[in-house]
Amino acid sequence: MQELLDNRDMPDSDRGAAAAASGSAATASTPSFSPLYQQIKALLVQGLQAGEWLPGQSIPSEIELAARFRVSQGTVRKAIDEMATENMLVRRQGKGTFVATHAEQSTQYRFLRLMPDDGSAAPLQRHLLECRRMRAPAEVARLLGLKAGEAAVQVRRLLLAAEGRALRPVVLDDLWLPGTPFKGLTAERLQAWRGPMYRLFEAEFSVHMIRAVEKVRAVAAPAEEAGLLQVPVGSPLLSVERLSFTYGDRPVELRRGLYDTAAHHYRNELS
Amino acid sequence: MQELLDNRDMPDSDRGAAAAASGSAATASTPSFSPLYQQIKALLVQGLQAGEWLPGQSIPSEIELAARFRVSQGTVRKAIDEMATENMLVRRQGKGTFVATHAEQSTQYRFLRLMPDDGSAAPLQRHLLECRRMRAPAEVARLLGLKAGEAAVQVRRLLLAAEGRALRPVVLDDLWLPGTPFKGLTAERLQAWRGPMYRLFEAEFSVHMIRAVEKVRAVAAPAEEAGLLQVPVGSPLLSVERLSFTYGDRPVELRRGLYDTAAHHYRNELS
DNA sequence: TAGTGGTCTAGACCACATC
DNA sequence: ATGTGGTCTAGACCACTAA
Repeated sequence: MQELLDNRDMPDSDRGAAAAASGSAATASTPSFSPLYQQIKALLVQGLQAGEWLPGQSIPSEIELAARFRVSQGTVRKAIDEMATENMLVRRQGKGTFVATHAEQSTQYRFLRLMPDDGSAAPLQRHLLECRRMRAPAEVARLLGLKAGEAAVQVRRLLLAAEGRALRPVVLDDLWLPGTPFKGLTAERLQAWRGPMYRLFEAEFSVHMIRAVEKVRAVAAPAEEAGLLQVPVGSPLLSVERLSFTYGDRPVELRRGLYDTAAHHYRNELS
Repeated sequence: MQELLDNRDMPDSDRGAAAAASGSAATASTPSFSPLYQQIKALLVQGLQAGEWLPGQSIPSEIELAARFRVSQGTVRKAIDEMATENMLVRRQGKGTFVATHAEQSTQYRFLRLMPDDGSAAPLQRHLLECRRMRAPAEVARLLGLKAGEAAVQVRRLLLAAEGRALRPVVLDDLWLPGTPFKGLTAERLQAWRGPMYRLFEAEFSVHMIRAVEKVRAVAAPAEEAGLLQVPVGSPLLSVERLSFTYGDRPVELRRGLYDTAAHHYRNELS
């Protein structure tokens, strides 16, 4: 365990030996104030990052964590609360607090905002087109924080919706993943996997996506992509460029999707 | 002030006379448990809805609210916390808690997700094309919860970005507003207004948007719209259909935007 | 019955803004 | 100096789950 900074004048203190490190008597120049619960949160994030608790598993109870960190339960609570609202942890009353995973039905489509125009919830079929290791193109390397020419894995796949008894392609996804963490990712592995792709990344490669940023535009379908999506060349398609991040805000996936929005739409909640 | 439900066995109770209304001894069949802080929150929302505190103004201090509702400060705190994360209130340490408004620079573009591809933050110019009262079309009436044929206000406008020393149209917005709350909305009023449109709605019509849902698609530019946006007919455009809500989750605006995403993109954060 | 998270309280003290 | 929100504590009790 690590020392916690104590920002107080320590009337009762025996909380570690970090007394003079920060707070009103701090020697540092500028911010130098971090609430205890933020420090606890940082430690918990470190634990997640280090794999101390794996997705789906429960973390120690609030009381146990409070004892471990020598703080009150309420302080641990506030740290966990924030992590829960950020979807890193999931609280379950009576059972415990669990590391979030992409396995659950509820979070199945947390990152896929495409919805059928009618409310139908039919899941999309996957069809893998390609999976190969390559040197990351300059732009990809830049966005993923790789050195020029470093290894990357490229994946291309289709998502298809049931239409009557036929299947219509709706999404064409191109993914780039950093080669190092995704060493053993092969077409076979992807092909065999049943379940969300991000769940595979968690289970097999210890990469947990917790956040992403998307840039959405309207584009005209290029010839090759139009063919794959079975739409006329030049049709309007939604281009969705996604950069996904793991715990340390490290980018670990670049994805470019082309969505056919004839019978689907990209749904977004503003607040 | 209103009575609060007490879900406890009331060891100390003199908190109103609502003792038997709910809780473990409830006669109601199903949910029948609502934490105190949720009740407080509901009361505060009612206050906002009733205009007891106007956007930009401060609400009473936590201590004062705690006294008024006869609960502890911590309980009020939790209610306010939730409303703050939902962007209904804004907390300012040392100053107070304020009703959120669309006036502030920070929330200027809370609902407009369109960003220039380069980071430039040049604000968009507005150009009003139309503002007229009419009978709401069936589809509009349905979405806004109006009776068939009820009055509505339609607004059409362009947003233009500076490009060199020229202006390029980037957004074509079509809005429908319910006629009743927006009684006095005219082209002149809109024309004269400096500032965000939602700020006008707050200030002049007491309509505060707090939430919205958007459906985004790629479409081919129709002739008329292509002309207004100065793009070739059939160009891919982003179609953004937005339904905005006020306090009681009442829909009060339907907006259909066409975005030219040649030099801009729709930005979205996933978590 | 025991253990977990969820609610609520009361009180102390800190950080920030204002007078 | 005062008042506001922000942090932290300690303890009681409630709601839910599982053995």
